[in-house]
Amino acid sequence: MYQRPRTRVGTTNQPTSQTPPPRPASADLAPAKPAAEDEAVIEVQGVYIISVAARILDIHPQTLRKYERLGLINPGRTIGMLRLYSIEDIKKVRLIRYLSDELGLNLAGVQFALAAFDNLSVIKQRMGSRLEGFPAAQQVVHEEMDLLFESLNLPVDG
Amino acid sequence: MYQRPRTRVGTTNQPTSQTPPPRPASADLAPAKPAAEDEAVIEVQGVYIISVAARILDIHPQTLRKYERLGLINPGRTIGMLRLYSIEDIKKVRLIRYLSDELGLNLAGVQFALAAFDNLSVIKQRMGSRLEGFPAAQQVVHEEMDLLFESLNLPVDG
DNA sequence: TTAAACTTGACATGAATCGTATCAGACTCT
DNA sequence: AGAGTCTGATACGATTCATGTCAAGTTTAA
Repeated sequence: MYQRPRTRVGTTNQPTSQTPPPRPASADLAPAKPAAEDEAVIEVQGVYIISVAARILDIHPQTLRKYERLGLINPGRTIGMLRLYSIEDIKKVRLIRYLSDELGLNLAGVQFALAAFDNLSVIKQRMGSRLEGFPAAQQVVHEEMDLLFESLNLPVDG
Repeated sequence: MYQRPRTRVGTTNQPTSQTPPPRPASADLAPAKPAAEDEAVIEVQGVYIISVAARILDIHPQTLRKYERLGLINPGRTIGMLRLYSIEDIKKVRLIRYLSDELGLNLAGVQFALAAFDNLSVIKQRMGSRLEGFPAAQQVVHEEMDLLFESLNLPVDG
């Protein structure tokens, strides 16, 4: 059905949805978890089972399972072990797809990049803490680290 | 002759530190530069034509040409356009092979990683400069950035 | 309970990637 | 002169990846 093209090293292309069947906009995005209605209705909104998440992301459910097997994502589970994809999970998959589709990384590269982002965030935070007494230094670090993140050309809201 | 195995995503293995010669510590990812004469005992010895470089690295000459075509390396040239691989070039290829062989990145991933390392080095240096008046802050940044590099699990003297 | 729809892991498939290999014809260097 | 290198094109075998398919188990609605 939808075989994604593998982009070459130098190529750039717009994300044209070459998928023939146009998805109905948002009517079918029913949350999978009926959840306890009596619970405080605290933002449990974004939790989807795999079929719904796959439709939202326009990728095959098997692809999501493969990502999980590789440790790229870690969706929650129902009591019955059904995968539950949160908004954060969806976002992460979108980042994975960006790295894969637009930059052409393979999954090992995606793994490497995700780990690097994580480490970068941690180190940035730790530098901030350790420079508690030096606002000027904090500012410098903040600026430069933001520059670094920008240089990675990540899509909005990785 | 030598078909390298492509490693899977999850594999881990120790980097083989086979760097023979002691080198000036500035082993960043800078492009190969003809050695300045003022340095002590200039090792101009480290300039090889492609066949020699390929033998040193134990890879096919075509692979080196392909890396160059992709912008991963940028060896010098003789007046007659023959490729000349410096020690720095050799090291860079070793890093590329590490990322490719051990971590399983494809060449797009290698490209991404090399660019990230470059940016990281630049930002680290700039933070150091901008914190000139704050030795304590410099120390913090130095430590944390080194930690970050370590977290990338690069082979010694990438 | 029953049946439809779903999820699961395992395996198969087709296109793309990568390192390597080979070729021809022109050029470089010792 | 002759060995080696250059460009470029093409091809190969192994591998990767997204997708597709299957049987068996689970969830859900009537």
